[in-house]
Amino acid sequence: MGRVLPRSFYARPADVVAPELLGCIVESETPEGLVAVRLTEVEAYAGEDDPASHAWRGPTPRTEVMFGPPGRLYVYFTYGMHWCANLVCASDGVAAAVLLRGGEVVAGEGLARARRGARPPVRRLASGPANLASALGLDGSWHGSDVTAASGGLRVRRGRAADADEVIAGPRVGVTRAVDVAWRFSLHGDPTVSPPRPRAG
DNA sequence: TGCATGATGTTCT
DNA sequence: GAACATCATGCAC
Repeated sequence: MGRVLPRSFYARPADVVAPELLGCIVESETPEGLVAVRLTEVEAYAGEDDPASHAWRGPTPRTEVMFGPPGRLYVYFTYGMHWCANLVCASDGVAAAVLLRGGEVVAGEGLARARRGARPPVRRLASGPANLASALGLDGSWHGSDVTAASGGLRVRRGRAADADEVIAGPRVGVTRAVDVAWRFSLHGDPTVSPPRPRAG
């Protein structure tokens, strides 16, 4: 396994950090066991300059973690039933985060499957931001967690670096503002990338 | 294969 | 009161 990504990795703009996270491993360890996901799809969100970001209108109780130091987890609850997880980026005082949109379960498949209500095929276990959070067992109690501590319950490890021509950039999914910004990054043709998925070929 | 829709609660206007 | 960084299902083709 690769080494745990240091805080300095996250202390850069979200659109720089995001593509470098592709191929990295997110690991959650709880009393239930360990689940690891290799990231195949992420999205960058900036702060007050990005109208699609939750942090656009300045800090609120919900978003203040995004304005804090990098390397922590921003978890939010949406559509009345789903949790989504972000990694906080940029320097302390500057809002930025990378939304974890999808990945491939590489360890703890049984536990990940047990956490998902439905019975999806393996490729869909962590495909989509709410599904990924669910597979890792992430919810509001993880909000603000430090992901740079090797002893913490949540870690991100450097994986095999993605080749530049494997990475696809496109518009972000599910947003109605700043749709022209190509800050969604995914691994070309990977079956775990959530729709709309670029077709291979 | 693809679109329309219901579930369900927090946040902000 | 409306919007929301979603998902699974059901039905049409």
